[in-house]
Amino acid sequence: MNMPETIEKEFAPPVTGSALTRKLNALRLLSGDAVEFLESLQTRTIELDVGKEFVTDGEPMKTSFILQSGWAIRFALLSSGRRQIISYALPGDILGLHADFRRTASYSAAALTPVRLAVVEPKRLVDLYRLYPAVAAGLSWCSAREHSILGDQAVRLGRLAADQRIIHLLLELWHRLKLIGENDGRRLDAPMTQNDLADTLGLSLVHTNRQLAKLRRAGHITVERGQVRLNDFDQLIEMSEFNPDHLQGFSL
Amino acid sequence: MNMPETIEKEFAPPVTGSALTRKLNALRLLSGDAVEFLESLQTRTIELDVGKEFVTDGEPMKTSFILQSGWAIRFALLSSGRRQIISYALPGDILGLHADFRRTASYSAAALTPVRLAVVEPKRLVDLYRLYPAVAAGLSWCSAREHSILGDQAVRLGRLAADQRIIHLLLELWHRLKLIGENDGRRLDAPMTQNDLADTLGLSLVHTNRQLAKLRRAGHITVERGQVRLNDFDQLIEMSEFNPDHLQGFSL
DNA sequence: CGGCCAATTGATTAAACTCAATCTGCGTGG
DNA sequence: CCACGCAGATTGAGTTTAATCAATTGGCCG
Repeated sequence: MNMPETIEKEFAPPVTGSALTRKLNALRLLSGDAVEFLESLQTRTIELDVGKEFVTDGEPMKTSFILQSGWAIRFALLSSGRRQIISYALPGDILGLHADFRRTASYSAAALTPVRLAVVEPKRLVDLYRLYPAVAAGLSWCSAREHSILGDQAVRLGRLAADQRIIHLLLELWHRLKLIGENDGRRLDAPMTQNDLADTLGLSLVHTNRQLAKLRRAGHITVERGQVRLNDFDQLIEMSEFNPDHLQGFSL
Repeated sequence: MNMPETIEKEFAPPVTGSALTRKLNALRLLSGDAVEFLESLQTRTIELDVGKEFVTDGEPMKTSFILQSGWAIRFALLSSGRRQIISYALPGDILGLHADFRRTASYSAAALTPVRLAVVEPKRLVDLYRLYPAVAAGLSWCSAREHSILGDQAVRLGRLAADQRIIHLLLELWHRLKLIGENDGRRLDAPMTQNDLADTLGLSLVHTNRQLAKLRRAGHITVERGQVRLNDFDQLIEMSEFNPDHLQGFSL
């Protein structure tokens, strides 16, 4: 039932540079030059308070963003007033990688916690593709990974029960945070409210609350001050049908 | 209640070349050279019968595929035996655009109808990015579009009622088929079974059947020999909260 | 004529939603 | 220091949507 506490040491990534650099470094393919260019891309930054919307569905998207710290959400608002959170953006994630090829945004994005964003000219990302093939490979990998995260979100919403959805999402976040060195053993930050969680998992607030309570009572998770502790990894992975491979797997 | 029958003529794309060429041509950014290279990529083709799986979750993905004709599905199988169809691939769609950067596939793919697939070395796609910036832009646009399709799928599954999900999906498919010149006025091919539809929309087969019957009785859609006719576009768009902009919007 | 796959229908159960309070922790102004 | 207000969490009760179980029907092909 207990996992060794050393699990987080196996792949511990380096702790220098921006979150994006840390993430790509974890793939072990960045040259010194590339790191330098990657950092130089991120000189213009802005800070946003909780709740601030920085991408709006239907509006032109003039720049791309690299999330340096804090969490953001990508979401859609329906005319009925309902909201669907499509995915979470964590430090090191890029929003609008292909911004310059779209006329308007197809989703909205907002700060879930206070965030620091690097504001990037989409043109410079194209340069990056041309100048640093290794980094281009890294960005392609990010793209493929995001694709796979969205696929998993569809599975959660379409074919998992409420309690499975919660666990499955927590496991995804744990693995993603681990890659950037922001998890803490079997504990992870969970800055979203239960309302956010409900809007992510396609559930009502009340039902989310009850299923969370059930998971806590069953000892599967422990919730404490904005953090969640995953108490029995293997069992949680099995019961939620989570597949860690979807978030890993980089080759050359 | 009736729409003008001329709706499909407004953006009618050219009808020459492979489906992918037709799709990118609709964006009006391909040079003659680029078209030639794009076609030369697609010389090695294979044909698959209905049901044949050509990508398997967890297996290495050695090549990319360009769908030339027929429909395919990307899906996940759960250990409980349930299936979630993540998205449909239509002619001109690329599967595994970033295949060479992932260790293994994060989904399975299979032929929904008989299909013809071009088998492409991922390396050649990278060449394409380097040699033909205009095509690279086209592929980036495809990538962004697919991202937006997956976002819409999350909205469908998470926050729409069963009847809305059905309509929303049909509208998506109609718009996507239109871009490659494979729709027919307000009618579209719908080669999937009700079981496939259920697995796409996160519903049970029985419930899908009943909601379809309801939509037919209400006169919203007409189903005839593998085709669906959308009887009142504007009303369908409104009732399903569908946003056509998510599938359009290309800017240089 | 079977056999099979897909579609349909009936009956019952279960998961999840809605409505409506209430509770709790926390920060702020008096 | 305390009352107040507020956001987030929790609980109760009743309702609805959708799932499950179980046949049955319709069309097509060998």
